[in-house]
Amino acid sequence: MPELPEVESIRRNLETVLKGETIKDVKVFYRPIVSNMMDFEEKLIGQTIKRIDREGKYLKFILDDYMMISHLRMEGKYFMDKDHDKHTHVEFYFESGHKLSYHDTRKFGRFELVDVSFKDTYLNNHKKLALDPQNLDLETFYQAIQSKNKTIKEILLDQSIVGGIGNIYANEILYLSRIHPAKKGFLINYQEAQTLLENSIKVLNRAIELGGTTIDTFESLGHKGEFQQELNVHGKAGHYCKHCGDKIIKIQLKGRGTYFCPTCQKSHVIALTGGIASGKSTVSNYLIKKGFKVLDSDLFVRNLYLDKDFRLMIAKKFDSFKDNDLDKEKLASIIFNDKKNKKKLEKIIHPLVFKYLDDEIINNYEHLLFLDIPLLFETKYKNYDESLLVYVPKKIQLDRLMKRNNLSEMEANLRINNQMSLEGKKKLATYVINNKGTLKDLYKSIDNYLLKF
DNA sequence: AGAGTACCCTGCTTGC
DNA sequence: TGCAAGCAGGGTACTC
Repeated sequence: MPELPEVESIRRNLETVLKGETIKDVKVFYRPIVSNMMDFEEKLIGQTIKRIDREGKYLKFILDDYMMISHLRMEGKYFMDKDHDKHTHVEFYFESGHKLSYHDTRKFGRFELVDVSFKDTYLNNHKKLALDPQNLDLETFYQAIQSKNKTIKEILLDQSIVGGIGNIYANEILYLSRIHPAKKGFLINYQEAQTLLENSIKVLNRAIELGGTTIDTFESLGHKGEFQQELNVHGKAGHYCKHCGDKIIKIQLKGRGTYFCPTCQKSHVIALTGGIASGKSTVSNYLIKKGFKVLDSDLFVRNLYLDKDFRLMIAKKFDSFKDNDLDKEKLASIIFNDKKNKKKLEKIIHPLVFKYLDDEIINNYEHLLFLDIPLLFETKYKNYDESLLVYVPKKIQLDRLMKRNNLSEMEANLRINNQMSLEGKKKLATYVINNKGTLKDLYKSIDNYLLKF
């Protein structure tokens, strides 16, 4: 799968061999490979190759009157003076007697012919192709990253943001930059954008020096690239990270094989908690809206009770049957009036919740994973990197609860005092968001918090 | 309009 | 062993 360095190697090799050659004849054996142009062959006859340029992953054959654009996609290859075989789709015959063949096993590559006067503008205007990293200025790159609600890996692969980077180099660039591939674009700060751009240039230049990466079938006029020997993560699942010794893992990110070091390119599990009417749900909903994954422990428990076997098991343990099913009201009353029974029920439920969360965390490939656990500190769950408390002063909590649930001050106080105090939780949390202000203030605090990662 | 998805195509791998 | 199904993937074209 040729990316910028491979295409550049091909360009250099082709230019050495083809500069000054005049096309005598052209044969196209697989029509769809020439986009939308029936007189492709006849227009090319008599044209001389002045030079060969490259933009992103596109080769640009600069002729007298036309620019012939060639995109190799996955498996396009050029050969000189090679016999025709079943994967030969285009042949160019030159006045000199030499022949250039275009091979493409999967027929994904494409040719296009445009007037030579569009040579500098066509790809940008018609294919939305952005500049190569070498020519891209940091401010433009940073702004483009910031404006996207996409992962940084997708952004690096987006040819309308930066040209030439494909899957192999995206993996390598992110590894060198110590950035998790699934990190959202809007969380990338200016410093990181700079690191990414610098590493992009560094990696691509080094790969060009080595003639590209020879993986699977890449070669350029018989020359093979050497960069695969310097790959750190791509195709290295199960190998040890050269930096920290952890094992490189492979995941699928938007259908693309993604390799990274889970230690160097860190993800974070953040436990979100609060007290009654402190605003935890608002925070949780905001995070979901921003595209983050939030595991809801309460929802998991509610779903447990949808399972008949589970209900019957509980009904049996607490002798709370009604119509051959669990009597929820009776159970509630048993739990409410007897601390021992409350503990007994928790001893059943909590391990199930913990197991659910643990399993999800093990299989987590998000950059940030949030756990919504109202009783985080009470249950003493520990499998997270950081705890985030949504806090409000007691007076505001009381007011909000009375308003929200239409309660008297006494009722509201009863409910609040039934929980661990927010002051107590504040001492245990690694980060506290104070929700005493407006909704806008709250969102701002969350945005600010997220920039930490 | 922007995001999501099917599609192009063949060879290799996996599973029965 | 043999055959079918599944998968890989950059960019485009389509849908919602």
